Amino acid sequence: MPRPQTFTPAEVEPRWRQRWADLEVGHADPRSTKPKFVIALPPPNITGALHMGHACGFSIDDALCRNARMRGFEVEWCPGTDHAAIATQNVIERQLADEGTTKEALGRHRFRERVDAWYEEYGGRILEQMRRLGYLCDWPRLRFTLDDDYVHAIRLVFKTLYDEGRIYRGPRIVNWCPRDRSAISDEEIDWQEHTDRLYHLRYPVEGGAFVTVATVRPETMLGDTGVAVAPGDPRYAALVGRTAVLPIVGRALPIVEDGAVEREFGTGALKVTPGHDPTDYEIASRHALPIVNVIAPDGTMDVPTLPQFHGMPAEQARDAVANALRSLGVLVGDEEYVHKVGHCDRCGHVLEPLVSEQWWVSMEALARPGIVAAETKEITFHPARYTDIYLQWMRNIRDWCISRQIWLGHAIPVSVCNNGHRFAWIDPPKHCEVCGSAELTNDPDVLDTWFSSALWPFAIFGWPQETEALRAFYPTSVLVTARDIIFLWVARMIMTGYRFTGAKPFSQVLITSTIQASDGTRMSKSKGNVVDPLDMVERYGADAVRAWAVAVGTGGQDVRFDEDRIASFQRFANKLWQVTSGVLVSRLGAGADRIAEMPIADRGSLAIEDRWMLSKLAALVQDCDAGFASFRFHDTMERLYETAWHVYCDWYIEMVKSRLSDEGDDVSRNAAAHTAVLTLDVMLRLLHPFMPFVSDECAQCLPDTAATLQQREWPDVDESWRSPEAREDEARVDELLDLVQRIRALRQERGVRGGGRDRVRIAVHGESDGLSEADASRLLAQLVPATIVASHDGARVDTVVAGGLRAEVAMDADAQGSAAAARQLRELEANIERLRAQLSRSEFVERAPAHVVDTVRRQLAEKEAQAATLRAAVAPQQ
RNA sequence: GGGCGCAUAGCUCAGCUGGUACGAGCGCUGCGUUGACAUCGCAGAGGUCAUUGGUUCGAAUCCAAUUGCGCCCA
Repeated sequence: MPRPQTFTPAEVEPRWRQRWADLEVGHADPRSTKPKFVIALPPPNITGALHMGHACGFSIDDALCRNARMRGFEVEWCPGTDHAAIATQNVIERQLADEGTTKEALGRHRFRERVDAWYEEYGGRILEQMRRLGYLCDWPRLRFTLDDDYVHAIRLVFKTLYDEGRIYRGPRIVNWCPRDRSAISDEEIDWQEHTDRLYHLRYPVEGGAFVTVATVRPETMLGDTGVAVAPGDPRYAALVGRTAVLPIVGRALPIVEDGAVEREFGTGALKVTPGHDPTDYEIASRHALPIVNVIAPDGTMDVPTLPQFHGMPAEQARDAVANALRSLGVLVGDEEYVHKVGHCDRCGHVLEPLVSEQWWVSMEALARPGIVAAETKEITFHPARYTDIYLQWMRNIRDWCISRQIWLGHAIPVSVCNNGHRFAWIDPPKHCEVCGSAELTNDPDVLDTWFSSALWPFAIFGWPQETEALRAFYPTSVLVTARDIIFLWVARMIMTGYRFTGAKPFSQVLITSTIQASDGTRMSKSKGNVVDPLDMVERYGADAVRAWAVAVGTGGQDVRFDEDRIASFQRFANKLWQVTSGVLVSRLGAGADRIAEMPIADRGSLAIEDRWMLSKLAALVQDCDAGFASFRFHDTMERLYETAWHVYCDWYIEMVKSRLSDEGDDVSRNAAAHTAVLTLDVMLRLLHPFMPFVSDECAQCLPDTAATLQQREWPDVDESWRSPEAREDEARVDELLDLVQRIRALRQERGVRGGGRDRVRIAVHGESDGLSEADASRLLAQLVPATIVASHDGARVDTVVAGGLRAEVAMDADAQGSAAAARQLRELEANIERLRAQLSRSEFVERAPAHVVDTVRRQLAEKEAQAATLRAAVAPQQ
């Protein structure tokens, strides 16, 4: 059967997805006695699509899980989806608008049916996409935030906090989205820069004089209830305590001093509009100023006494009021002003701060254990600096507005009876729990989606039931997520985790990089610069996308999307496939069977290049372990790439090719085959968490494999690979390879074309122990198309040196000259010069640590010896 | 206004606890097609590590300031 020319992900991937599913690799048994490794998947929006951020986080999740499985953990990676209330409601409302109707016309019941139909149709698409990328979640345990038992958990949490008095209801200024007709929390504001005009308004003061205030929102002046100035501001000292008169309306405005006013800003005097500005609201509460609402929840002006403005959209009213003020002579100036305006995170509409009745969670006490946990490193963040960012927010925590005036979501489990008794419940009540009245009204609001997400790590395992899964899998091990939800989600999981389970929800929080568009801007649908991970999978294969995501996703730094980088990992996958199927299967003949029959070579029968390879392999295993321990996968991926491609393929396989098919020397052949196969086997296991498809596919070509690498053990380093002797061997071969590169460069420089061995003749001389001349000659012959000779009889030669090796090279070449030796000599002399200069400075020799000075001395001696060799070689020919 | 992060090869990024002035991928230049691989091989060019000062025997790496970008909080 002809071997495919290249690695073809489209053919390979479905097979492996199927096998992993058949073997139930992702399924975890809570009764297992193995140590547990658990990740709660950050639940994506059920109707959403996979984006690069998901690909990044989930690829890291899966790598951690696959690694843990190989290390012998029982691994639970519990998947699920979120109902994403506002986002989903927006979509359905848009559909209804297209159909010429509204949710109000439809009614709550039929609206919910529409939503369910929508979930039915699009729900789970993202899960399908996740399967495409090869993520091995425990799919049978899939959870959804609207599941019945999940709802039960939410109500229990709510009722508990309500009965403790930690959840309360009250009028407060909130961020109101006029489009969604709902409050949103502080964390859901998207600040965007706007260029507006800052108007100066001159209010008359009773008893003469004026005070000029600055505002970008003249329409809100209709709701002014005071004027504030900075304490001690000499410009206004005379006015404090007096009363200004609000133009158009005629309301009396007390002039007060308040520390929140910035002297330098605008005119230094602030009009206080507590109904429509959070800062003003606080000023008003400090000075007992009344609150006047002039904007309705739909964003229109609500001023019945002023029919000329009443009902007008606030934005339009801005100009109308400004014009009216101008004609009254109140508007005395304006200037351009750049500032940040809050937009709704979900729908993008400009937010309108206004005062309304909302439900709040009092956070301070809940936050305390979460603060201690971070301070004592009970919970750690990676990168570590996020600890401070988290702590700063937690220490200044503000009460959380959890009510939303939308239709979709978890209803606030509170009822009021006709006698005014209000109570929270878990199962919908028929009677008032205080007076027994049957006339009950349910609270019309729903909960912030994050309120339900906050319970995710324990609610997914059946909390409050003492389930087997909860006992086995909670607390979870690691949370991998994006930076932008540290406050929205991570902090709240920590708080509810401690409050309701008494335990932290996870031990480590890994914050992934943010993937930007290639020009450094945010990826967004509106800009049309969103990259679909599945497009990338189709173009380059899932392994390439995953390897890229992991390599780029853990530095903590934002990264610009770079498609070429993904492409490089596709080529890497192909390279792995080529070396596996090509060399080991075709060159070793019958392949697996034959390798399996080979006796394991003992160390004594290994050639120096075999020991060199194993020494490099040992270092690789250690580096991979370090990568998993520190969650720094950039280096890990790079080391795997470098070792597999440039060490194993480019050097090792080239060195042992002829030994692999040497029928005349079983010992040598077996040693090479054994080392080649062992090394590849170890590397594939190390690669598997990152590139599962190609590694599993390649591993099938090797002996001693399992149905999937997921059932193999994580590689251990054999001590003999990395002994001091092995390191010495490694260094000697490295020197030889250095020599090889110099000879190749020389050959290139002399314009030797073609592969004819007779045109280049090399005599190699070892001048140090460790690498015999025989080994050096043998390896050189493998790596350079040349004839190895014992010596040159008087022929013109070039000399190159590396470490303790010297090669004399004679060539039948077009070009003449001996630039190479001279150039190497120049390089050496420059080095020697620098090293001598360093050693000649007494401060260095006296103050630098001895080992550093020794190193420099040793280097100098070595360079000088090499230079002497080269000088001797060059001199007679000049 | 407060806080954080980033400025290293043409491009995208590494460089952890300071030690021969640094690497990778892509791109670029030259050579290479008779059995692993042209999604390839070999060789090579290319950086005064944003600027200025400081600490140090020694700084891309530590400190301070400056400039330019990005993000978070208010």
